Amino acid sequence: MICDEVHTVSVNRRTRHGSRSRSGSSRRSQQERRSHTRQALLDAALLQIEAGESFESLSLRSVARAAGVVPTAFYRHFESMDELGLTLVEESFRTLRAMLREARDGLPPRHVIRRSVEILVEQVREHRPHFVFIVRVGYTGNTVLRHAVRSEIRLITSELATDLTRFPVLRDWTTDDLQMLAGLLVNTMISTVAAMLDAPVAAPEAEAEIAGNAERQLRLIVLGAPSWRSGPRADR
Amino acid sequence: MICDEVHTVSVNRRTRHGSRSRSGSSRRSQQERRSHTRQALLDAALLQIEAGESFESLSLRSVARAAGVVPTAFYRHFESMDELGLTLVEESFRTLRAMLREARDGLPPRHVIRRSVEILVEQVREHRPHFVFIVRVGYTGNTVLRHAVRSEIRLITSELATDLTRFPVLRDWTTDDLQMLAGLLVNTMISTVAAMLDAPVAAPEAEAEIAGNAERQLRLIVLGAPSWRSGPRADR
DNA sequence: ACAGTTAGTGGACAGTTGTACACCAATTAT
DNA sequence: ATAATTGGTGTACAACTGTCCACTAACTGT
Repeated sequence: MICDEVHTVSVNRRTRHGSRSRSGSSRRSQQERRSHTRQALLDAALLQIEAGESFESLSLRSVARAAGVVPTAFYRHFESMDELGLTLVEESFRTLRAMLREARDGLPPRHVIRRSVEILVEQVREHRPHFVFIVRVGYTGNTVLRHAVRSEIRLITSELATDLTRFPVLRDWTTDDLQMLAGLLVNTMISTVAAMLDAPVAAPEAEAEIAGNAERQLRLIVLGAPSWRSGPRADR
Repeated sequence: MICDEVHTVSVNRRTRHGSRSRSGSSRRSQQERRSHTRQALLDAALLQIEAGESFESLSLRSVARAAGVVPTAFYRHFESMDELGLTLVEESFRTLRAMLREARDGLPPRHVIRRSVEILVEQVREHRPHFVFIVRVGYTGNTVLRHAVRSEIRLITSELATDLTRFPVLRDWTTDDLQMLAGLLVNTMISTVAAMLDAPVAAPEAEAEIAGNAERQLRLIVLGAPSWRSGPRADR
């Protein structure tokens, strides 16, 4: 392979070799420039993952290349690929949390489930790369990244658990049972996301079916709530 | 690195350079020899994955090395790593199906849920590498392998769905609803497996907690079944 | 205006990878 | 007994990898 710099996410050339003093993209402060290529690196990695790579098959070189930057420049921003990965975890969960906040605030008294699924579908469509990343990395071989994702998810689950107490039926559940329920709901959501990501992009009917399925699953789960007796004293 | 052939899963040397005609491991038919190294390759790959690699970070060379065989010998058994991967998918699901058969036959009239979870835990402990492989590959970047795993799971889900009709409560559910329920159960099981694999090996209390959690989740799900009305006519 | 810092370049190196090729010993078939 | 097949070996090569090093243009604080 001779041609370098294919699939460039963002070129970052400045005035090179010549005299052209202040034309083109050179009108940036140093900070701007820095954060710009940093983001280009992150985006390049995310893009490659969305395109079917898994995190460990990503190479520092290919990421740098796709970001339009020389390999060694990578180190100006991240100490290693792992560090970039962790940053990506943060970034991805930032958008996920934004989604959850939206879902929580747009509390329609009844159709909670239907609306939640709708929001999920919409967000997955909008931030596909981030979701691909989370799902992929959550089961990856890289222990550091996997645990980072898992613990973020555990956190979200806990938040959901405390949030569930708003519902009258769950008013006097033990925190343990609430955690259990929240875990079940979150797992179902994650499976739904995985299914969506596996379906061909922009296939409305497949997407609708997955969403419908998710909705029914969630409905079935909450349907059991009223008749729930906690485990130990389950015999009566 | 000078030393080759570290972490050898299975050495396969025959009489080399010298005259020692028929001693040691050379008393094998050609077929035996073949299937032997073939399995060594499979085991080597599986071992590396369990040790924290993901499938795409596996190299043909390292697998061959760990199997105690020269790289080019790999091609005598598999055309590519993908083919080896597919074989591994088959192998893994063969043990999984064996487990399901066991679970189905050991039908204790009541404690179905408790017993199912017990079997799952036990099998995961016994065939850890296979489960690691399935979970890992089910979300990997490699499209071929991922889809292979997903479709196997879809198959299992369908089988479970038809099997669920044994239960009186589900007698007259639509097949669609049964699929939905089966999917929910399977997803919960998979999440449980993933959680177990993430917990430190042989940590009895963590394992027990995960198992207990799974049991309660499954119980909650089936608890909703009696009051289920299918979606479209849900208003009454 | 100038010195320092910063974000980038380019070349080099040793290690690893997939694969092509020629070869060979032992098993198997004739 | 001899020929063919098979399952393995070893060498070789080009491509790619992470990282080290010296270098430099331009932005920045003084």
